[in-house]
Amino acid sequence: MLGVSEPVRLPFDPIARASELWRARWGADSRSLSMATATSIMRVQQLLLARFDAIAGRHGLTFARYEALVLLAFSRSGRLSMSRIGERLMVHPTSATNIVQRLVAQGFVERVPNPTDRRGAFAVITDAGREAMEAVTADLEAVDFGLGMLDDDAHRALFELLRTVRVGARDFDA
Amino acid sequence: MLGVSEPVRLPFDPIARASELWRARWGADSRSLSMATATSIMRVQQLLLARFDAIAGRHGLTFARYEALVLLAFSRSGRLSMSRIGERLMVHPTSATNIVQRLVAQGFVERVPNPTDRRGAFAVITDAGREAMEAVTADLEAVDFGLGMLDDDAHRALFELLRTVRVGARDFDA
DNA sequence: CCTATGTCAGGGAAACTGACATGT
DNA sequence: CACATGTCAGTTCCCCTGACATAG
Repeated sequence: MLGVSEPVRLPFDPIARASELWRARWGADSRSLSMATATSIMRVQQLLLARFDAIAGRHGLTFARYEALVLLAFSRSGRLSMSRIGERLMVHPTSATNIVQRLVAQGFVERVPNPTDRRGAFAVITDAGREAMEAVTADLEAVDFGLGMLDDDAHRALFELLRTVRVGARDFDA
Repeated sequence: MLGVSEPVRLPFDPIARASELWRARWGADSRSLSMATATSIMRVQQLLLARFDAIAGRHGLTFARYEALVLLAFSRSGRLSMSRIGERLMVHPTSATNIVQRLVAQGFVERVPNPTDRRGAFAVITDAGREAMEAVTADLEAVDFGLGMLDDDAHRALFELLRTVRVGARDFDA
């Protein structure tokens, strides 16, 4: 049975082929370049996420939950309000609730009331949560985040190009 | 209420900040570059997908279903076997079944038996499917696939870097 | 018989909408 | 009272696993 875990490798570059068909049909203007770039981003993310999710899964996590743990671990005092978590992960408040609930059920996060604003709650990473986060991190570093084929210059160039996209998409105040 | 449709814009670059914290904690080796690049890819994909899904939604589609329609429209004679669809979309066969079923329910695809191998079935794009696909495509082109901030050289550079990643991840036979 | 193709049933994860409780 | 914070219930979507039917 075929699964994503063992992907089929095509004997040609499907994006290059689609790009040719696209140009043949809609002309060779800059939007055919945009199509190829956008498709490439989607595809690379798909490849990376499959790999990251498999690694996180070895430690009882998904990549989404791992990201939440990293966010908490990197915050001062290891705690954040629910609204901050939703903001930073760029997800709906109910999704933040959902993710934190799962992490609480696993013992990786605890909820504590906010003493100064009793509407809100903090999520706090636990020692077990830090251990799980660091275990996943170590495994991700061991495979160089799936990006070992890029040298340092390529990394910097790619990061800058993606940063241009993020600035253009108003991901943050540049 | 906060939703992905109206994202919060942070007053700083969260990835640059995470990268600094990462370096402070785990050192400034090349893997901290990989972390920043990988995180950027995930983030940009998230930004693009949210936009693409909203556009596809205006025509009764999701981006995943739109991709399937593009695949069919670009194939010779507008039809593909289920297994080919799964391969090209890089999803599990049951996911291909699921996506095609939804498209059939919408009248955008028809299923026809394969006369030479009666185990298999073809998915064929309908006229309505082509219209929906072209409507979404026109809207995507109108916003330049969310990548209008990149000039042609930047597109080519980004495409090549992502192609390097895809080759390295054995996405296809280079 | 063995393999290939594909579906069905079922479940998990993530995301959203709408309604609502609570607190500022 | 208006507004902010967050949860709950319910839905959709996508993807997977395992079991199975059918055909080559």
